[in-house]
Amino acid sequence: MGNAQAISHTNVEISSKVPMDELVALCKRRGFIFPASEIYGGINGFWDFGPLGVLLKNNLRDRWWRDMVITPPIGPDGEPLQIVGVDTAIIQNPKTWEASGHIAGFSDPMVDCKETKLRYRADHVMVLLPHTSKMPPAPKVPSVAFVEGTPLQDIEKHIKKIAKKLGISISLKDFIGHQYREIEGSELNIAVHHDKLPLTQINKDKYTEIVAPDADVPGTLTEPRAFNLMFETQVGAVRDDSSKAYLRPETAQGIFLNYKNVVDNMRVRVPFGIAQVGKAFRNEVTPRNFIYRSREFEQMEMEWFCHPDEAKKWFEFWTEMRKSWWADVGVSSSNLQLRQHDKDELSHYAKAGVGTVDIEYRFPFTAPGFGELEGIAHRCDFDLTQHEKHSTKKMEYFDDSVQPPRRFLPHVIEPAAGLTRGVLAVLAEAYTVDASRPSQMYMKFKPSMAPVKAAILPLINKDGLPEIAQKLYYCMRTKFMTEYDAKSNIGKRYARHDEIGTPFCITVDTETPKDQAVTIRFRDTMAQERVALDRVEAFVAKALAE
RNA sequence: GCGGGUGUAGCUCAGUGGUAGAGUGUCAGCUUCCCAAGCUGAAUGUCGCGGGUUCAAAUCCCGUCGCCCGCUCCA
Repeated sequence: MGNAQAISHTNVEISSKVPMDELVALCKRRGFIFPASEIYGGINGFWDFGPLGVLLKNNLRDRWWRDMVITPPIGPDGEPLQIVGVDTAIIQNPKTWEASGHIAGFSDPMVDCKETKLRYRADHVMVLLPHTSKMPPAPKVPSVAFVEGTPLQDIEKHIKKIAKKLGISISLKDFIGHQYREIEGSELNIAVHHDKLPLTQINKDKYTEIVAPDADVPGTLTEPRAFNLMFETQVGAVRDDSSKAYLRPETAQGIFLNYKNVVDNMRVRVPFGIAQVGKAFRNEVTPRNFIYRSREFEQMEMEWFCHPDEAKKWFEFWTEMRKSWWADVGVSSSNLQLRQHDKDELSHYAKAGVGTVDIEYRFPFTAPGFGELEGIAHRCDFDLTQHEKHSTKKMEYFDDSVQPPRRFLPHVIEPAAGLTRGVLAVLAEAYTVDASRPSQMYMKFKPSMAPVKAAILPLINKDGLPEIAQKLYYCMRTKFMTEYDAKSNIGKRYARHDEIGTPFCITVDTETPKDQAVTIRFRDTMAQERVALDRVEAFVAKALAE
């Protein structure tokens, strides 16, 4: 992530930083998000959405579904795009994950260093073997490990440190073959250097001769241990290898599995999209940062199938479209950036394509940096090719709309957004400090995203006010998520609705029986406006449409 | 997996060997009120869990578990 290049980055002053622990506390106190199974002490990496959280999440999800499937965007040629939805099983035939590459690629071997307590991904650790001419008969020269990408100067320093510690005379050139002594640039190149080996290719009984990347003495690395990031389960009552199945680590494969069904039955023509919202599961090594990295999370993914020659055009189209969508749901563009993936960072399916770009948000815990919110990847024809190979079912598309007609395997542009992360971004974005209020803060949701749109509040709980307020409530609740609240004094009720981000508090006061009007109190300004009872619904509807 | 922190009322926390506390919130009633007003009353705890020391443990010791932070990882 570090050396990647931001291709669009509006640098603004970081607005008063959202205190993450207070946001988490608010989410619990006001019923947005609870730790999962909390009465049993919780379970790391899982969260439950409370009454307000599910409203917020559904608002975001429904908006995505509407903008993708119900009214997809107008395409570059002025015609509406064609996107259909699916909702596929979380558990699929396990061959799915062999074909997708997840079984092979989703488990990373890790090694620990007993001296420094650091942990490394084994396939990222490179080992410099001593140059053979220096070896016999003595002294004993260890192998030197480093993390791939470490600058040459740092490796040199490390070797000097080891030499001092072990009391031997060695330098970098003792590890480098004759023909490569003159190195261009600052990094060793594995492709041309035979003395550098990945740790994974070195026999485990040789580990005693290796000095770990940050260690002083050899022999401190443990054996690599596999971390499988896919959750396993069994299908059927009998537990054996043949019943093993997996919880999906991404929703995308459910779409690829149904690509043929959709093409054959739904009268769609390339280019078209298939969209899906659903849960996905990854056994993360370290769930962190509230709901940002959890083990069970929700994705909103759309696979856009197009002709290979048009992949670049559509990649750019969807990148722009998706970035502006986040701004539309209230995520400030000054906290968004696009980040192009480096070549060595690309996923296995995207290596050959036009690339991958992340839409990143400045989360409170990443600030001033950014964290991924959505990824737009050119998956090429990787997935369809793989499923064609593993299932032996033809996935080719026959296009007779051009002359001469052609057969091809469509390429895929995938905008894959995190719904759970989106909720967090919307929450963080909404959290607004305001010392002048009793609540000290308020949630500045865009009205269309707010869990509760309007609160109907009789100023006092008698003198005919509740009757008028309830009548209004019964009308409003059929149109919007509305709350009726007659308890405690008006200030406390305003304060609570500031905390849950209700944009409009509608108060029935002692004047109402006389003038048939109420006051609408605006969350963001605390200003009040007198509105006739029969105009309240239209007033709120208009505000929500913006 | 390693290192650090932490665990007492819904929430924030006090309580270092001697009867389990405060503030706040919640609920009920009064007050009738436009920004957490006031008054009265009520409910809420195996002090994370298990063991040990002691006449006596929230408190000391041992173990264990959960959560948080850092590192590794993060399609």
